[in-house]
Amino acid sequence: MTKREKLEEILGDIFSDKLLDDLAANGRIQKFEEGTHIISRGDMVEEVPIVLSGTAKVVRTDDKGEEHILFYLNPTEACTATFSICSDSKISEIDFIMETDAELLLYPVKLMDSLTKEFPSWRYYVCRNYGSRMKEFLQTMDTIAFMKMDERILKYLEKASDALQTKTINITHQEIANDLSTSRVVVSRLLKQLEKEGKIQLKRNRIELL
DNA sequence: ACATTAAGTGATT
DNA sequence: AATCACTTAATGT
Repeated sequence: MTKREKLEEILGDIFSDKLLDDLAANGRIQKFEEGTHIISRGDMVEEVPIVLSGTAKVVRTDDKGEEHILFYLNPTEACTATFSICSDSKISEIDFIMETDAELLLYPVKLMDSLTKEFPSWRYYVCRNYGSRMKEFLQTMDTIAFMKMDERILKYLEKASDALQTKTINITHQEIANDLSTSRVVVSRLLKQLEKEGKIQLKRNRIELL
């Protein structure tokens, strides 16, 4: 199978013929093994990867070397973060790692500008990628903004302790759940956690702050 | 001893 | 985080 045919098969639905010609002429297809670092943070990025088969992951590595997965990329998808590179820095902010053995289409960053100018289907593709990535980010934003129940519970307890001038609060998990408009199960779990962290002590119908 | 209610857990979405 | 389904523990009668 030629390079052009392969691209046609995978990307034919979303890219125009002329765009496929360009990608086949200027890009290269390469197989990678699971675990390969295609791009690491701080690397100069010369080529933007588009996933043709298998799965890649985009991760951010924190100061302790812990990987935080930003998102996975399936066939036909490309990393939005690398699109922004064509306009500015060229220095990668993220790590791009193969999750499975897979093939990538690597396209020179230098030529990306002309793709944007010449091919409507490429513009559409980029927008769509941005859109779907944005959706994911909004979701994670939501969970970060609204779901810090553990902190809310702790504050709730401190407030109650303050009001009653005692470290022993007589209350059921259910009542806390009602006040914070969540479920009892969640409260129980988080309280258990706080207990393990040594911040409180749990009894029946009673919680003691330490 | 038995029923009732509070709390804990695992699995799933 | 929420929900479900189920278990376990504490309490009252």
